[in-house]
Amino acid sequence: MPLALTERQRTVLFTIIQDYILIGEPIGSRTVARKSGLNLSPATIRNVMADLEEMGLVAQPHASAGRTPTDFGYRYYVDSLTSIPRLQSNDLEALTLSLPSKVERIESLLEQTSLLLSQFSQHAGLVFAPRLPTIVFKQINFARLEPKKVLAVLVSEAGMTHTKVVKLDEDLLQDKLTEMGNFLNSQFEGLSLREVRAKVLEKMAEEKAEYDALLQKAMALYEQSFGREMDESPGEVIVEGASNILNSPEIQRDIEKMRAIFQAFEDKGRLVRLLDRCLTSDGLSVFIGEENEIEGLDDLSVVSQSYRMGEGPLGAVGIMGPKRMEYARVMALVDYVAKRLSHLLAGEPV
Amino acid sequence: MPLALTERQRTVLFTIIQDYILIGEPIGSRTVARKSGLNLSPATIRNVMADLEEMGLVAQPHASAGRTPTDFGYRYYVDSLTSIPRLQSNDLEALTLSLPSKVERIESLLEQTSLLLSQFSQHAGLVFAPRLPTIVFKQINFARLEPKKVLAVLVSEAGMTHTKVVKLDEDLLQDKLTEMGNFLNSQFEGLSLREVRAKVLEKMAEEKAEYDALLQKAMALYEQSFGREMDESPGEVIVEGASNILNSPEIQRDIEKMRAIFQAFEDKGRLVRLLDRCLTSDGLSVFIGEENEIEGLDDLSVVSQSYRMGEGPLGAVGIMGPKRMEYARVMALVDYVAKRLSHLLAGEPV
DNA sequence: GTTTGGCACTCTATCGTATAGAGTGCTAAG
DNA sequence: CTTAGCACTCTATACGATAGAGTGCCAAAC
Repeated sequence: MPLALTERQRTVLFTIIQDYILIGEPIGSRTVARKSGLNLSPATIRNVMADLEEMGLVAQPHASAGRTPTDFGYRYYVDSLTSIPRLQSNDLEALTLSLPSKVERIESLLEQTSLLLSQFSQHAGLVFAPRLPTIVFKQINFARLEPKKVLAVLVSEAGMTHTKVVKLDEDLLQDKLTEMGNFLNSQFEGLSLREVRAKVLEKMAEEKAEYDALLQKAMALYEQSFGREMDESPGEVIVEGASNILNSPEIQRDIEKMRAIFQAFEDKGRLVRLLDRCLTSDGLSVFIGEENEIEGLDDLSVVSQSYRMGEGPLGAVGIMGPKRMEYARVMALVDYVAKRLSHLLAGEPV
Repeated sequence: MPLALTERQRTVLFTIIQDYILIGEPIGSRTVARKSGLNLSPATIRNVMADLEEMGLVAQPHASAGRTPTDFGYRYYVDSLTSIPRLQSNDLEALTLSLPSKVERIESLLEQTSLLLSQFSQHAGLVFAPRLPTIVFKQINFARLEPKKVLAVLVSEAGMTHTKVVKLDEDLLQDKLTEMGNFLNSQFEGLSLREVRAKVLEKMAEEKAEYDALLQKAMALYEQSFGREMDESPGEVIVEGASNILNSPEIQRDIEKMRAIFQAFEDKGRLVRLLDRCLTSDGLSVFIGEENEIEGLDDLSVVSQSYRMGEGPLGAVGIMGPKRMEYARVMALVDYVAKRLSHLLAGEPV
């Protein structure tokens, strides 16, 4: 059931949240009375605050302190932002100036994006690079390095390259390798690697006799270079500005938490699990505190949006910071950057 | 002049350093008297300690505390380790088990190495990847992606690949590109990229008439793909286990320092300057505190050793941690891992 | 001359106490 | 329903006292 608050309760809650985000210290009834715009005395506000506390939207760190928002309170607040906020015009202007307007190397584009997110938000910037299975096949080339040793180079539609050195049982000359590459290119162009692999496995399973031996070998070579890897590849995460986390006073207080957070940042596995959560919930997603369900990151919030090229989402960009963050601004920023990145990847001018 | 200490002074200094490394708190005369093995009373030790302090080898945090080593004290200690220490046999055993015995992808080998260094030392592991100019040319290939768009793939002797998408003024067909690649391969194999580039610039400057137009173009294409980049490429640093820094109590105390350190870790530029210092001083190098001359890292020590393939050093591996680290053990570890990495890269069995 | 016991001194860390301040909940009156 | 008033609670801060660690120095002992 969607929690129903009276107008007054909403106003008080939002005043607490906004002020807490600004100040970083528990907000008392006096302050709310002054800033809420409701013309009410602190005593009345106190009654409302007691109600909000009972509903689990705010809490007091100790008996005689003001209120701080709970995860649930933030959640209500974020859900109330009906549409994705727009960027402030000064932010927009500064962003436009810093964003690259064309793609040089896609790897460095993603890095720059992460850095940009971190600089504009003063939190940690996240970019999840495209995962292998979602990449769209453009071209593959094989080059003979040494007898029985081949370099495979895969280029994706987005312009990322993946290389792998493969050892073979037999020695194949460059001519043969080129032929194999051409064949694979003709078969696979425009398919996602997931589709490519399905096709490869299917064809390899078919009667061997039906196929030219060389083409069978081409399939096998592909499988050896990138097919198998697809299952294992963990996906890459680019984190920039992690040290911004240290700016947050509520985290500074607890060294154990700090260590847990930095350890989580170093653990690619955990970050990739986070990506999964970002991708499954399509659109702009916000995970507040424990909602992200990643061990060690339960004091942080994550705002993320997927970027795409053509149909499916490729990866995601995001910001990770203390729960006490300016959600509206951060959400606007992440959304804008994701859209911009999608456009850049599609080669559209911006 | 090499500072001359009496036998007794050395013993007292080393006792202080070793105990401080162990305990992490200032060491008093009583403790030294007990642990030094010198059969002297605390009062005598105090006189020695006063001398050591005057020489700048130890200091007291405040008037009535024990002594802690200064940077200079650590320096004397490290310089006194006449030869590079050997690994303890239990460390050696555990290391041998964790080290990969063959090279799959060189990029992941370097990552694993950094992780290993961090895990065994409980500090941050550093690996500086080979810098472009030192890499040895093995093979280059060009693949036509689209009209006027070419993918260049460079493979180094060590098995690293570098790719770059290049836009051309004219459209070159694959046959031409292959020919150009073959030509470059015949010219450059076995040279370092620095040498390659010198040769390219030289040939390009020569009378154009002398050369086949296609070969001129090949040179130009190389220059466009990797030549120019060589000047700009900052060099890559792989840091693992940075969060271990948080274990150190002397750093936990000062949040400002912590932030400075993590910011330094995120700044590739600063880390690369560190690499330069590691490479210029050949052999195993130790930078204690401010010696590393990197802003923000003046409370940390760095131990590093270069790894090589063939003649020149390619890059370096290292460990970064609080000045209060077990230098002997860390030095042994870094040295061993660097040698092992060199062997692996050379393809020698281990 | 070197070593040592003794002693006064200094500085830190810790504890308990007192106090000011912020904020609450409750009650009774408006 | 709102509000003023008040008693209460909890924190943060300052202060003083105290215990403990360690020093430096001096004079006696070796």
